[in-house]
Amino acid sequence: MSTTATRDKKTREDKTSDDKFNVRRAELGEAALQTLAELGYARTSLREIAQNSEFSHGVLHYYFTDKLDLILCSVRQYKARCVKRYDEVTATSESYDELLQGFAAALGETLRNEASLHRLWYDLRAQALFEAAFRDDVAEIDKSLEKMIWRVLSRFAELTGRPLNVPSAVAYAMFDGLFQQALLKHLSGDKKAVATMQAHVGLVVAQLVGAPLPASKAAPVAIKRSRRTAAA
Amino acid sequence: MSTTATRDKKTREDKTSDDKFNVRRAELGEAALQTLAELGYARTSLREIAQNSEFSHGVLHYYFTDKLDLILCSVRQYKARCVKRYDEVTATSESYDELLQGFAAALGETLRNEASLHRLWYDLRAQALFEAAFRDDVAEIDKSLEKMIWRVLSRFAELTGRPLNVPSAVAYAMFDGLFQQALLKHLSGDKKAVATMQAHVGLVVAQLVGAPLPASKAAPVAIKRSRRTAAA
DNA sequence: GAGTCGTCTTGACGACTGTCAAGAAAAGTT
DNA sequence: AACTTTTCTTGACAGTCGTCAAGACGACTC
Repeated sequence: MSTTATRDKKTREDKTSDDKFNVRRAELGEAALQTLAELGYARTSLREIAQNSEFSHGVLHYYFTDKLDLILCSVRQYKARCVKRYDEVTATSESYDELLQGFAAALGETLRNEASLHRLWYDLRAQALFEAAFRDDVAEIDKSLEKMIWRVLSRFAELTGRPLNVPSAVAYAMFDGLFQQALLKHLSGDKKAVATMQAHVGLVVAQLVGAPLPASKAAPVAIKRSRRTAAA
Repeated sequence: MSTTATRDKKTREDKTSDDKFNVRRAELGEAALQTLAELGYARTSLREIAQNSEFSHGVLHYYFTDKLDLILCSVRQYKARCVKRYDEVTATSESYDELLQGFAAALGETLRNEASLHRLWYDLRAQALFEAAFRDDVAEIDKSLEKMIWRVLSRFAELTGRPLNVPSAVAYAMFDGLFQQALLKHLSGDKKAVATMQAHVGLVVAQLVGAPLPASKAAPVAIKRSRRTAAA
């Protein structure tokens, strides 16, 4: 039982053939991702997914064995897309304040521009609490997010010269909790949700690696919206 | 449109009548709660709920206008039950270590004994990201959980004499993130999930109110299972 | 004992679900 | 050109869903 549907026979050149096949798989996975982000897991049907693509509903069973197969495929595409953005901020920042600026701004843009994509993440993680089939993929995504947070915090620690005094899992849980809280508020129409989250992130970072300088301990840094990604 | 189904007419004595009616509503709400905790929101149907009660599926439309009405009713019953337990620990503890013991033990028992009830909470909160109808109730539960955490932390601060240096929302997000993380691990079969969470909770408490004494700063306290509630 | 009211069951409805099979259409091969 | 393979559409299937209406049942009142 391969993960591809009825594709055990040929595999002709293993290149163009598999490529074409997998390209379309990814295309349909993308349509599934969009539908899931829009409606949530509970309300997403195969016909709805097909309508968000340029094909009819029957083709889904040509490229996927199952509804589960399709959804897992789209979840893996989510993973590939959701982790990236933060490392360049980590690499280019040369001071505590600059890194905090960049980190908080990136989180803010994510919240603003990709809210419906990330509510899907929390939905799927909740599904994993019930359906064992989701757990491996969810755990994998969780792990890579945890590592990303850890890289950012390590850079903070490097810049302050002070050690990190909590394990990686704890640090991730903190920011995850903050983001989740802000996402709900943001989707509920709270216009201060982003700013509040950014202030909270600043507090937690200070809590974890110590404040940058004794002088500005309790003074939160105001976060400006990134010039590049400021949205309409 | 009252929240009760076809019950605008009589209200005879407003006591025995409404009581009988609401008692049965609560009874069916309880069946819904059990079903939701077992299957999750996406897989819960009215017929399944009725099968977890002693009635047939048709009666649900006598006591509830809607599926939504029923589910919101059961969510409110969840709220009433989920918040209580921690305040007595807060009241009776007379030292930092004792409070940490009690708090962590209570969290551990909750994770062990009510895992499937609390995964429902995270499922519903995820639903609120999509469905506006859930948001008010979810926000209310969130708020009362936040207050509970705050009461516990205030007691910690009182016992150490040091101030709390994060707002209530941040503190709640931290513990919420830790519990959610532990719940997923626990349900995935990780037997160390409870102990790990308890250690993490100790770290975060120390982080938020300072360690109890300079001597035992980095030494985590081992959490014993509570004598009363240790389960079979 | 006839009638009324609150409660509950039964069975149905239209709509929707995941799945699959038959075959049309397109692409590729010889 | 004819033939094969891959790709996609159409339409159906068995099942489930939320909802509702008709009526059964018991309790209570006059």
